[in-house]
Amino acid sequence: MDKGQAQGKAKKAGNGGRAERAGSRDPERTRASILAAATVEFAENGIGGARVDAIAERAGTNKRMLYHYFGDKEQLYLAVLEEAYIGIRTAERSLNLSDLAPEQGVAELAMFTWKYFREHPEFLSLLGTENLHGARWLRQSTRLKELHSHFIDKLAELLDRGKAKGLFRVDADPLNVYLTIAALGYFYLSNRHTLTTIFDRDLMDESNLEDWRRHIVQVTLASIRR
Amino acid sequence: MDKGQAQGKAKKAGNGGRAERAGSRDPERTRASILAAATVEFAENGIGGARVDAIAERAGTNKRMLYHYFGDKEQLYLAVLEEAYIGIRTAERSLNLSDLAPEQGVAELAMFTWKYFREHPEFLSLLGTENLHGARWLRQSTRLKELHSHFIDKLAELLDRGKAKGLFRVDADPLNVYLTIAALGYFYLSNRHTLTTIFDRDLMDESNLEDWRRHIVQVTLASIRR
DNA sequence: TCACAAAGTAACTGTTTAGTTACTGGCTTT
DNA sequence: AAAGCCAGTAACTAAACAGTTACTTTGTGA
Repeated sequence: MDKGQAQGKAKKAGNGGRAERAGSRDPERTRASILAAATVEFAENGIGGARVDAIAERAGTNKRMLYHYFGDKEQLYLAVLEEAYIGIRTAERSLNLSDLAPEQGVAELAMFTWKYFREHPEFLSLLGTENLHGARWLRQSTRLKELHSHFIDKLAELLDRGKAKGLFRVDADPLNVYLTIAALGYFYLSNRHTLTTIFDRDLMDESNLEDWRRHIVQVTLASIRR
Repeated sequence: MDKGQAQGKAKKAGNGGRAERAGSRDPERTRASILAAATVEFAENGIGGARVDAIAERAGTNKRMLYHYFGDKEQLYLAVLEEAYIGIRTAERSLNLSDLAPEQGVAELAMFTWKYFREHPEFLSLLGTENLHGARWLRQSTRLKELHSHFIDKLAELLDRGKAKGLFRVDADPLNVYLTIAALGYFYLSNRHTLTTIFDRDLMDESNLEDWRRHIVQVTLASIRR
C-alpha cells in the first residue's frame, strides 16, 4: 500500500529491510494521508458514524498520530470540512467570470458547479453532515469567512453587466442565482439513491445526467432573463 | 446510568384519567411515543449519532419497550422512515391535481411541497441520512414502492392536459418537474445553516422565505412553458 | 378472585469506542 | 558521540453503547 518516499527530504530509511508501513518518518505525508482517509470516512458515515480506528487504518498509520496532528476527532472533522470548502472555492476562481459575456458567464458557472458536484461526491456528503448539525463546526471556523464573499462579489459584477445590457432583470439577485444552480445540482446528486429507488429511473445514467445539466443551465438563465 | 427516570414513583397509573406520560399500560400510546421520539432523535443525529437510550428517555419509557415493539435500532429507523414518507404522500393526495387548471396545478404542487418541507424539517433530515447511506433501508422497504408511482401518474396527467391546450412544452417530463420543485425547496431549507453562515443572509427571515416560494413557482413554470 | 398474559422496569453484560500511556527508533545538533 | 527531540507504535483504559435478563405490575376473563 505504500510506495517509496518521494518528498524533498527523502530519507533512505529502509536499511536492512525495515517494515514498509505508511509512516516512514515523513510528517507531511502522514498528515495528508490522515486527512484524506478522514475525508472518506466522514463522507461515508457522517460524524456520528465515523470511526477513529477506521481512519487510522485507512491512512495506513496509527491512532496516536491522528491525535498528534489534529487534536481530537472533532478538530479532524473541522480540518476536513475546511479543506473541502477551500477546494471548491479555489476551483471556482479558475472560471474568471470577469472575462465572460453575461449569459455565457452564468452558463459556465452552472456547468462548472454541476461538474464539480459530480466529481466530488464527498463534498456533498460533508455539506449534508454539517447541516444536519446546524453548521456547528463551520461557524467555529475563522478561516472560511472571507473565502465566499469574494465569489458572490464576482457573480454580482457579472449580473450587473448583464443588467446594463438589458439582458437580465434588474432585480436578479446573485445569491438567488447561485442558490438555484447549487440546489438543482445538489439535490439531484445527493438524493439520487432515494430518488432512484422510489421513482424507478436511473438518475446516474449518462444521458439523464446530461439532460439535467442542460436543464440547470436553461432554468437558471430563464429565471433572470428579462 | 439510567438514573433520574421520572417513572420511578409514577406507578399510580391514572385510573381516573389518562396518564400524561407514556407507559401507563397503553401499548398503542407507548408505541407511538417511541416512534415520535425516534423520529426526533434520528433526524437530529443521523443513524450513527442516534442513541437508543436517548430515544427511550425522550419517549418517557424504557429501552426494553423499544426492543419489544421494534426489534432493534435499525428496524426502528426503518419504521420512522416509512412513516415519514407515508406522511408526505398522504398529504399530497389532498391536493387533487385532477381538478385544477394545468398552470394552477403545477403552482399548487410547488407551493404545497415548499410548505410541507418548511413544516417538516425532520423529513428533510431523514432523507439526508438515508441518502448518506445509499438508501440502504429504503430499498429494503416493501411498503413504500407503489406509494410514489401513483403520485407521478397524477402529475403526468396534469402535464398532459397542459400540453393538449398548448400551454406546456411537449417534452416536459413529470419527474423533472417534481425534481425541480423538490430540489429548490430541499436545498434552501436543509442547507440553510451552512448557507446562512457563509453568505451572511438570514434565509429563515420570513420575507426571504416568501421570496423563495415565489421563485420556485416562477422557475418551475418557466421551465415547462412553451 | 385468581391465573395468566401482556406491559413495563431496572440492573446487567459484552463489545465498541475515543482517547492515553509508555515505549522504540532514528535524524539533527552540538 | 551522545543528547535530545520528533515521528511512530502497540497495548491499555474508562466510558458509552446496543442489546438482554430477571423480575414486577396490571388489566381481563373464567
